[in-house]
Amino acid sequence: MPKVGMQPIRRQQLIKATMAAIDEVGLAEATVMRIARHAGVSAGIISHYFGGKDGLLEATMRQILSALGEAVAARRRELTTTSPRDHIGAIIDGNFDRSQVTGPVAKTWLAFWASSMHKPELARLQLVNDRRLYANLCYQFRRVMPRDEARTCARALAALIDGLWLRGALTLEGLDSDEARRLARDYLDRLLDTRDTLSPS
Amino acid sequence: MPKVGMQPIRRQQLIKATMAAIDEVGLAEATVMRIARHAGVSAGIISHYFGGKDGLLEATMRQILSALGEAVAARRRELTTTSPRDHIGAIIDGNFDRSQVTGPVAKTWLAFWASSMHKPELARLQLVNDRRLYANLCYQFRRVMPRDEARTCARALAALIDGLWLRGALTLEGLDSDEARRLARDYLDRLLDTRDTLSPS
DNA sequence: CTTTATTGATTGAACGTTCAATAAAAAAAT
DNA sequence: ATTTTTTTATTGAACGTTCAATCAATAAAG
Repeated sequence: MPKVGMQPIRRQQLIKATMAAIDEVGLAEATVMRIARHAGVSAGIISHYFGGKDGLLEATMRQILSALGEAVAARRRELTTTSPRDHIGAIIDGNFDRSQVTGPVAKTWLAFWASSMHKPELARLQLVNDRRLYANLCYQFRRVMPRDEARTCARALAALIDGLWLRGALTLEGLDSDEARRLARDYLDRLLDTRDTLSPS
Repeated sequence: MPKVGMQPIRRQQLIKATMAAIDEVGLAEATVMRIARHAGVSAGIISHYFGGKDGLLEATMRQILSALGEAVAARRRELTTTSPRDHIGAIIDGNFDRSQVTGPVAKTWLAFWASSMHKPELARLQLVNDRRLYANLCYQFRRVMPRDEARTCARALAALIDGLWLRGALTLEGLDSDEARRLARDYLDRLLDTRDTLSPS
């Protein structure tokens, strides 16, 4: 089997196997042997291509987050308007993109999120992603309301999106992405109604 | 030291130490030795009082969830009205009760939530708690809107509450429970405005 | 013949649990 | 009031298991 140019193939194979293993038994019991078995290779190969288990986990999280960012960016590129409502809607849709909310990805995402509380490297990746979402939302809200109110709306909508993800990852049936999108967009509509309830105290 | 009646004291001591350890290094590295050291006792005592590490973790989660339920129940008992808005408001306030959102408790809660994806016993506890919150919200919404719409509102508000918890557990400063309450109550106000956007498709 | 890819047995560290030993308190006996 | 016995609480070393990482050996491709 040994051919040249295996590196990108094996890396992708192992990242996919990592998500499958975490989906199956959770991060705590996703051992290198189990991951390697999922990929049909030996355990030693993980250290060879990722320097160790931590390297593989970090690469997996990085892939999930970058795919998430790309899903959002793609939807926004397709927009023809500059309306804040449409842009925020695209951000919502991107966050509930089909490829992001399937069982393995969602469960791995939640596992990493919990793990990032105590692993600095994962926390860094998570923070970058979080800041991007918040900044995007904030910028769009800012166009139709005062600064402080925009910030509050951005935090609220981001929390709802995360909450829907969280619940989707836990329920056995997985996330109903259509309903999640509907709920988030309805919340957006209500936030854009000028009612000024959320003006800062 | 050996006195009679140590059981309830040690159990409480060890549960508190468990949260402290998880807050400090995360669930993955909260070993029995570290937990025991936090409580100032030896490692063997954990198996003696809880049958093993799993028993201690389960007891810890059970305590967090029952305290959460009691915080909600207490707020509702204090109500003088039967207005749905007030009752749901009390549910929100109870969920962001001071004693629930302090660092150690919130981090432990999130760690268990993630862990419950693959530990049936923890999943059972989490499901009971989740069902209670959902049923309570649903019942109150039901009094002012049609059934399907009430269910949708209950899911949405529950997701926002969870999302605020999730973000609170991650941010270094911990959860700003006042702002969380404000956001959730504002969302409630908007949901109770009859706009019918959320009628089922 | 050299390079690249891969294996799998081995190693050492870390973990949860067990259990014989110990010590203090409570109860019983003197 | 003492002393002895029983009960309860606790320790910490030992044990077996599991894991990630290593590395010499192997095999195919260039």
